[in-house]
Order: sequence, then structure tokens, then C-alpha cells
Amino acid sequence: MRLKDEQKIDIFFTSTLSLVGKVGLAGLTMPLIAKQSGVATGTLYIYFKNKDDLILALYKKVKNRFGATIFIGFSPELPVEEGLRVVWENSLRYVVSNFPEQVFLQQFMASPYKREDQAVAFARPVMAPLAQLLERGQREGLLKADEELLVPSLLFGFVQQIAARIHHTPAQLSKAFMDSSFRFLWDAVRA
Amino acid sequence: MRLKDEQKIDIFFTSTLSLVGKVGLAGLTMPLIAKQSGVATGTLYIYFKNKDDLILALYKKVKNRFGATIFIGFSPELPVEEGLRVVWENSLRYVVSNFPEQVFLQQFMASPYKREDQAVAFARPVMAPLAQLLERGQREGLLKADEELLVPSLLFGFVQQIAARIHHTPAQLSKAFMDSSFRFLWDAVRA
Amino acid sequence: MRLKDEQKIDIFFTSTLSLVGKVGLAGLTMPLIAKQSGVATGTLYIYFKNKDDLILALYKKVKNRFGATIFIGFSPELPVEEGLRVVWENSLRYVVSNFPEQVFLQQFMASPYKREDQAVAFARPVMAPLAQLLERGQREGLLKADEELLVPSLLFGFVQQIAARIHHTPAQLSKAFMDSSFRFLWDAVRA
Amino acid sequence: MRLKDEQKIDIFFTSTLSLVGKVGLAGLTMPLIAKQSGVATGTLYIYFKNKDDLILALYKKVKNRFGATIFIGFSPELPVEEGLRVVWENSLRYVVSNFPEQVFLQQFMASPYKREDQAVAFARPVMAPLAQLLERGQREGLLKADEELLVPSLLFGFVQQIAARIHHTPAQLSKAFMDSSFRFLWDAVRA
DNA sequence: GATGAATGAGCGTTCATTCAT
DNA sequence: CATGAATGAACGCTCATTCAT
Repeated sequence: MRLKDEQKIDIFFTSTLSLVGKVGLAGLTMPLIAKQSGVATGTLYIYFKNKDDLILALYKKVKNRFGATIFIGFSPELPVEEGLRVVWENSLRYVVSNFPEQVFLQQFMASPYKREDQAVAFARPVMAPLAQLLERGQREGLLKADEELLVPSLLFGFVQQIAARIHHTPAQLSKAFMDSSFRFLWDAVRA
Repeated sequence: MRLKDEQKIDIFFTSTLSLVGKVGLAGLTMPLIAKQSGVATGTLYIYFKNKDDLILALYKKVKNRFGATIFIGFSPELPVEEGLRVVWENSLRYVVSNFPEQVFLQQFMASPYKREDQAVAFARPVMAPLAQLLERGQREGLLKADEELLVPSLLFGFVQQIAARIHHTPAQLSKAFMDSSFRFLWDAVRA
Repeated sequence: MRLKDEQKIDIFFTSTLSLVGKVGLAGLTMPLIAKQSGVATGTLYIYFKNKDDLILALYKKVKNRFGATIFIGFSPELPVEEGLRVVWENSLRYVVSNFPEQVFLQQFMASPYKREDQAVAFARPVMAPLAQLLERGQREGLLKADEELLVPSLLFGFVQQIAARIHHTPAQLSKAFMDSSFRFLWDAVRA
Repeated sequence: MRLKDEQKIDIFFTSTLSLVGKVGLAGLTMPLIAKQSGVATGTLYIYFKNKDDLILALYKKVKNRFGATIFIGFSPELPVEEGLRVVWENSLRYVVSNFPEQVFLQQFMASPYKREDQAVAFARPVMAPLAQLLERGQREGLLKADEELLVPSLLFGFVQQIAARIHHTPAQLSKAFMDSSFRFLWDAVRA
């Protein structure tokens, strides 16, 4: 018996993201994913109950990977500005070199695939370290008061727009660019 | 085309946006649009060559409408901060009360419908007054230097995130909220 | 606009019965029905919501047609034996020249398509005249008492078996055959 | 093939009949049979060349089992009426407590699985003792002349209908019921 | 212009069957 | 022998699009 090859799932995910980057969620079909992955259509159904299932699983994976990546090198002990800079640069790097992930996340959020219950419940804890950093910054008087989640909105909105821009006219993520963009961010949020 | 027809096209657009808000671009079908609009499927093909055509036309319309709306009450003579505030508040209001438009724009940008040539070429001139305002601000030393379009990225990213947030937990667009969010924006961009 | 052609439904029914006669309910597919009917697959879905719907509609039609046919020339005023003979000969003729209908009815009854509620509820009233005839026969002391529906069981079982037999070795429905088979039936049921 | 295998085949047959009783031949799939039998799908193909083969083998088995069962306690020396009664009561008991077999036989006869050559040729010899009994009865002047196989048609049709009826409203096979039903049968066939 | 019946390609999914383990 | 992952044809069904009315 051939063993169920868990690494095949990674291939499916990679194929799917690449396709979403090209044709969007709207153009995504099971035959396309299978072809891109080099397997028969039926094979997908060995690993996923159905299309919804595949897409939801990918959502969780992507969400987790993003969460894990943006906190690389981050520690709760870091000074607020420094901690935020680490998160910012990680986000920038991640988002720029994983553009299809961004597209997927955005489209997923406004699609029939997102059935509130499962998907949203999953998203929160990933971002907890950031939330705690921001709280601390406010307590220490370093950051503006922010009861409406303006800081995360600004941060993630900013990074997404930059990613889209860079993706269309592939530029470099130079040190200078990271510095100046962080300056915008920091000036916005500091007290 | 007669007046009556133009009205019908508006109905088609309204129906389409409402549907995209519910089922996403992925779930959008011609029968659905027709039904929502109260006409037969075939009728859509009198007004649009095909589905792509309808969606591209809607894209242009929405893009224009957004451009027109955010400059209401704006004038090139306004002081920079005040001009920016007008644009910000208009954007916020528009985006919050036209959420399906936002979803549509985002999904359109990464979909099989966007065929580079036509769509992107169209987008620029709409935003010209903003670009000029920002240039002036920099010349006058009021705004940070910005060669990488960081300011529009921040502005539009910020506003989109806020829209998404508000859409999910329908809140009010209070004066206080507009003030504090503008403070974030202004602190980010000013020199 | 082309008008929905109700006589097309008859073509679908005829095709379906003919196919069931050949391949059984088990081998029945929508593409087969469409091909046999000379239309595209999609057309079937204009007239029926889905395959279940088509099959249930056919069941009702067939059941009704059988009910209508076996009472041709029958009248509640007929003497019992004569009434029963009319029904018997009608049944025999119908069943022999409509063998696919029989196959369809039998297979339908033991298939996932028969969802108790709708199908069975429909069947009863069709047979009412026969039930009344039998009751009368018992009251008049001409027929055996029969509290377990043995008479209909015998009648319909008998006729079905004859139909199957004749279908396999196509024989004639001679007057002599009808007489002698009725003799069996009548001897069985009379007091 | 070893003993162990024969047991496994029995399991497959039992599972298949049980499934046919639930979902009909139309709903019967190899994965279902395997699951119901507690083996992997592939295992079925060790014991049977393919699905057709399995079903044909089951047909032969069932046909044989029915033949064997209805002649339990029967002997060619029995008086005609008594012999017929034995067969009748055996049939009744068998058919009522093995309803899925009946469904299977009926559906098999009008299905793509029945390829004339093999299946029909098989059926005859099983019923030989009954045929002989009937011949004797006619020679002895106890039974009606019957050149068209009306007696078996009546007997098997009757028993099938009763089985279906009882299966739907699970009643008992009381002595009284067996007596009165046999009276119908006997009156029908006796000279 | 407007309709909606008709088309057939293509979707998501399941199935009979094979074969590496 | 037994397994169940893999295959790809074929299913039920929907869709974008056409066209007779």
C-alpha cells in the first residue's frame, strides 16, 4: 500500500496559493489544483473532504504561518519601539515575498468559504503577542491611546498596500525603505 | 442608449455589488444578477457583451465613484492638513457605507477578470488631486519626503482595514473616531 | 422566446422508461436520458429540478396511467365476477404491452428514490374502485373473506409474473390465455 | 481458496444484500460493500474479478439458496396438495424473512448486470422438483391443465407481493395467515 | 428590446479499478 | 493476502451564452 504522503498536502497548498495569485479565488477549480500539483483530480479528495475543506485548511495554515513569521526575533522584553520595528520588518518581508498568501487571505475573508464560526474563531490568538506589546506601550505612555484597534488596522492595512504596490512593480525591500516606512508607522502610533 | 437603459444599467450594478457583498466574486453568476435585477438572463447580454464586460464596466464605475466622492468639498487651495482631513473623512465615510464596493475592488484586482491592460491604465488620473496635494505638502516642508508612495499606501490601507473592522462589528463613525483616526494619519505623514 | 414545450416531458418519460427497461434504475443516468430524448443534458434541468424529481414525477405519471387503464370499461354496477374479469384483462394487456413501466415501478419501490412520504401517499386512491368491488363481493358472499389484502396481492403478483414471462418469450395474449388465467384467479378468490 | 476465504465471501454477500435492501442496486458501490464487510476496497478484487462478477456470483448463490430452502421437508412421494403446501409455506417463510434477497433478485433481473447468457441459463434446474410435482398433479387430475406456466407465475407472484406487503407493515406469519393464503393458492390451481 | 428555453462545456465529486507497499 | 492511495472516466448539476419568439 502506498502511504498517505503528508508532504503532498504542502504541494496542494503551494499550488493553490500560486493559482489564487493568478486567477483569484473566483477562478480556482479542483481540476486546476490537481493539474498544478501533478496528481489526478480524485487524489485531492483523499486528502480533503471537499473544496471547502481544502480552502479552510489552507486558511488555517496561512494564518498560522503569518503569525509565526512576524514574531521571529521578537520578545516581550524588547522596548516597545524596537519590538514594533521587529514585527514591522517581519511583516513587510513576509508579505512582500508571499504575495499570493495575502491575496488568498483577503479573498477568503469576503467569500462564501468563510463560514464565521470556524474561520474567525481561529484567527485571534495568533496575534496575541502584538496585542500585548501595544497594551504595554500604552501603559508606559509611549503609544497613543487606542480603543478602536486603530494601530493594528494601520499596521496591517499599510503593509498590505505596500505588498500590492511592490508586487506590481517588483522593487527591493531596501534597508532605507524599511526605515522610512517604519518612521511613518512609528510617528503615527507614538504618543 | 436611452435614459431608461441607463437606469437599468444602474440596477444591474447595484444588484451585482450587493451580490458580491454576499457571495463574493466567486459566487457571482449571471442568473443571480438577472434575478436580483428583476430581468431575464438574456437581457443582461443586451447591455453587456459578456460577464467580463459587465464586471469591467462596474470596476470603472466604482473606481470613478470613489474618486469623485473622496474629493467632495476638497479644493486645491485648502491648507495641506485641512485638505488631507477632507479626503480622509470622505474616504472613511464612503468606505464604511459602501463596503460591497470595497470587496468588489479587492477581489477584482486579483481575479481572472482583471486583464492588466484595460483595468490598471484606468486607475491613475482619478487620484491626481490627492497626488498634487501631497506634492505641495512636501514642497512646503509640511509632509515627509515620500518617493515610494508610502502616503497613499498608508491612507488607503488604513481606511480599508477600518472599513472591514466596522463592517464586522457595525459601529458608528463618530466625530471622535474620525478625529482620532485622522490624528494617526497626520502624525504619520507630517514632517 | 421558445416556449416551454410540455410535450417534451412526455418524450423524457418515454425515454426514461425505455432506458429503465434496458439498464434498470441502476444504470439510468441523466446524460443517457438526454441523449435518448435528443436534447442536451442541461435541458432536463429546465423541466425537472433534479434526477430525483424527474423519477418521482415519472412514478406518479405511471401509477396514474396504470390506475386509469385497468378500469377502462369497468363500472361499479357490473356483477362482481364480470367486474373482476374486466380489471384482470385490462391489467394483463397493460402490463404485457408496458413492460418497462412494470420494471420501473418495481425498482422504484425498492430504491433510494422512494422517500416514503411523497410516493406511497400517492398510490392509494388510484385503486379505490377495485377495493370497493372486492368489498362488495365479500358482502354478497361471492368472494372469500380477505382481511389481509390477499386478493390484490394475488392479482398483482400474478399479473407481474405473467408479464415478465411473456416479455422474455414474447407470446400472444390470446383469448384462451386470458380465459384460463382468469379461471385461476377467479377460483382462487371466490367463496 | 481456503476455508477462511469462503467465510469472507459469505460476509461480502451478506453485506451486499443488506445494502441492496437499504439503497437498492442503484446505490450499491464497492466502497460501501467493503466498508460494511470490514475490509479494504482492494480486497474485494482478490475474491472477485470486478463488480459484475461479484453480483453475478451473489445471484447464483441467492437463487440456489431459495431453491434449496423451499424444498425443505418436501418429498416427491407426498400427496400433491400436501407437497404444494410445504413449498408454499417454505416460500412464504423464506421470502418474508429474506426480503433483501427478493429485492436483489428483482432488481438484478432488470439491470445491466444480467447478461442473458449466464444468468438465465442457470435458473431452471433449481425448480425441477416443483415442476415435477405439478406435472404429476395434472396427470392425476388433481390440478388444472397448465401449459403456460400459470401455476408458478401465480405462486411466485403471490408470494412476492405478500413479502412486500408484510415488509412494509411488519406483521406476523401466523398459522392462520398461512392457511388462508394457501387456500387461495390451492383453489386457484386445483382442477 | 426583452424573454427564458436550449445548449454543451466544465464544475465538484464519486466510483470502479489498479498497484506499490 | 491485504491494504488503501492513486487514477481518470463519468456522474449530477450549473453556468455563460445564444437565439427563436
